[in-house]
Amino acid sequence: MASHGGRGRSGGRPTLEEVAARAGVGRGTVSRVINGSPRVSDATRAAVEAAVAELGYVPNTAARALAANRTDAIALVVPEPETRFFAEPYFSDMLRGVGAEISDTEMQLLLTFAGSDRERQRLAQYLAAHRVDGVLLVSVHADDPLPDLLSQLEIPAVISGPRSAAESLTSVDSDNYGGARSAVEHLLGRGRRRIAHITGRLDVYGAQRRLDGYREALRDAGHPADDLLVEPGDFTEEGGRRAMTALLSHRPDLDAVFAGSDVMAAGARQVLREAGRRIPDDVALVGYDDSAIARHMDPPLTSVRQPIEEMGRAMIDLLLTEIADRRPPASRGLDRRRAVLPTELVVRASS
Amino acid sequence: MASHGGRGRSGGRPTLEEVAARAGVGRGTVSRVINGSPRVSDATRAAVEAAVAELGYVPNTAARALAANRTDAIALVVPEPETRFFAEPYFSDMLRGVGAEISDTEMQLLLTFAGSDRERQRLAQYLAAHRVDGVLLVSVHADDPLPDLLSQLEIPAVISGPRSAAESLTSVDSDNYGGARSAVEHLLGRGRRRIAHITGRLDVYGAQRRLDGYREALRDAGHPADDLLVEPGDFTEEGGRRAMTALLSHRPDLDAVFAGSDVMAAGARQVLREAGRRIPDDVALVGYDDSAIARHMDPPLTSVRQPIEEMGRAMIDLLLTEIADRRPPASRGLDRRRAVLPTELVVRASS
DNA sequence: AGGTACTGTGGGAGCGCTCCCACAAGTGAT
DNA sequence: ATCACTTGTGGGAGCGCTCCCACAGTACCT
Repeated sequence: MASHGGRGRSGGRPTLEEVAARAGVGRGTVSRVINGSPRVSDATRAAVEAAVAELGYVPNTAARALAANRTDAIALVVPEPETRFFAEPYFSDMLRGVGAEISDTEMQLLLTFAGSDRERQRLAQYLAAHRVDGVLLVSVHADDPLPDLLSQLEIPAVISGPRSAAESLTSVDSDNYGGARSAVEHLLGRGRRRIAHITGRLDVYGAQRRLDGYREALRDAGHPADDLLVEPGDFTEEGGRRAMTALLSHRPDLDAVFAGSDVMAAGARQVLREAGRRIPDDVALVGYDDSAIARHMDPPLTSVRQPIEEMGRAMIDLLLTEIADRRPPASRGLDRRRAVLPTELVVRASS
Repeated sequence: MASHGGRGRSGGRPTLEEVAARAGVGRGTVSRVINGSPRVSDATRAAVEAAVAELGYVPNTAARALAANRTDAIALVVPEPETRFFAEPYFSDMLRGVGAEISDTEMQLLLTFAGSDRERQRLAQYLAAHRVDGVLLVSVHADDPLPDLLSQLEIPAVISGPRSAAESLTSVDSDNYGGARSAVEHLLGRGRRRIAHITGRLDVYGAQRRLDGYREALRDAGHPADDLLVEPGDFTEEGGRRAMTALLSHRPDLDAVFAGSDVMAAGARQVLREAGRRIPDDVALVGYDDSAIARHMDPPLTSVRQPIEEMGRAMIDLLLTEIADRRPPASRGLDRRRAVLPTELVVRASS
């Protein structure tokens, strides 16, 4: 059949209207079929689906976005420089979980870095243009203005890590406090008494909570607080080395180290080994994250496993819900959801 | 409730029309100012810009995409599983270059994985929907159908790595052949005579070209071909270990190894050390990529530096050009561009 | 019989922009 | 004076979709 309807643009992509003509129905009906509305008879649905297949029809996203005022896209915002994104398994695990969960949907995922001021500028512009239906915010720092911006623009968002009082965003977190406690209790159970802690960056909520768990586990076991046993790190291997060096000079008699991340534990391990301490004989070592590093370390590292992929999945679920029942602003902020997922201590040879 | 559609003029985002009214001009004029057309008088431009600022106007991307039939977005397609993306510095460097170059434009970058069949399925759907103006394809395998799909859909695309005869896509590459030659010539110049090569996956064009460079450098220096000195790797550390083990058993008298990537060189180093070979005294080692691994290895690794960031930049430049002068299909395939960027040998203690 | 409810369907009215044509006003050559 | 350009501008006509109202048809009440 040469030209059906005499349209000159035979090479272009088929439109809804062309599908409708082909199936012998109206535009609205095709739209209903495409969007899975139940209010279509089986016969009609079949006819439309046949026409769609024959024509190779693919909906025009831009037209849909314009008419329906939604984009079917969500952004995964990483408020870190790209370097850290690649260096830390946390992000890749998270991305994997998010990717897996979102691939069941029609939603598109955008990966966005907001490490530099310039990138943040761009992001703000981007959000203001409402180019996404929702935002996933991972690894937020204490003073970050992003959560506020998001609720101001009334963009549905889910944040990873504990939600602070100021933020009215839905959040997903793992039990940092409990994870740290279980690590320390494990070390105590192994007979360790002078347990040091290398913290993460304390402007990251999770790192603070791990410190709390560490402190309270010791306190509950009747150990006095000893700040010489706590040394701040910054989640990097180099930071782990520095902190371990400091700890050894302050408390040469320590018999265990609980590091706030596997990467820092790796740094600590180097320093311990150079100082001639055997692991776990002289010093027991426990990390956090249960990343690939932990499994491949020599000796294999005991570590607190965070269900990061599951967190990613949970974030998507919550976000999609929030986007779906987008309510009028009046009812906002009343029933924010929050999910806290349990951690698990994976015991290996280092402790 | 209200009969006239609850969506009033009041609270929503300002539109072009509102800006026009405010500035006392027509819709078309505002559009011209927004899009930087020169055909606007200075006075009018200033008035419009003031109105834009006062109203906080941000163009609606969906409307623009629909009307102009472009999306202002390009996809960076990584035809690998996410795992490899994170494991290999190549990708992060590339992403950095691409990100840097694109941030000067209004374009948006989408990161897309196409490692699994499912992901490829999604990507094909995605491309068919023309949701991007162009595609950057990095690390393409020999049998990959993606390039064909792209030219079939007439989507502007730039590929990293040499373009094969079948592909009619613009490409950006580094001089793999020359890089390999310079590595081998360097080793020859240091007096090495039995130089082994651990290849990358040979279905990756670049790996094949490096092998060619290795072979021809030896041949030109009057060395007979010796296939026992060539062992296939797969770009992984484990693959490097395996290949090195095989090489040592085939040619225990080798005095140099040129590895097709730093990661494989790291694997080779382990095996050499375990076999009691000193580097560089007994065996000289040269890698490829000049990644962080090379600098931090013990001893620091001589490596061929690829200008990966520059390649990323060049890819964006070429792609934007191609998108800009999108020609009628008739003239396609005639003047495909191609850029080949030079490599540089970074000599360190391992050779 | 008329009433009330639902189900399925068609198509008008936009969504906010770009494209392009019309046209006024100015400039210069004939 | 006319003609032919140029420059700057306004606004109509869509882009391809979703939303929603109208309405025919059927089913089940009173």
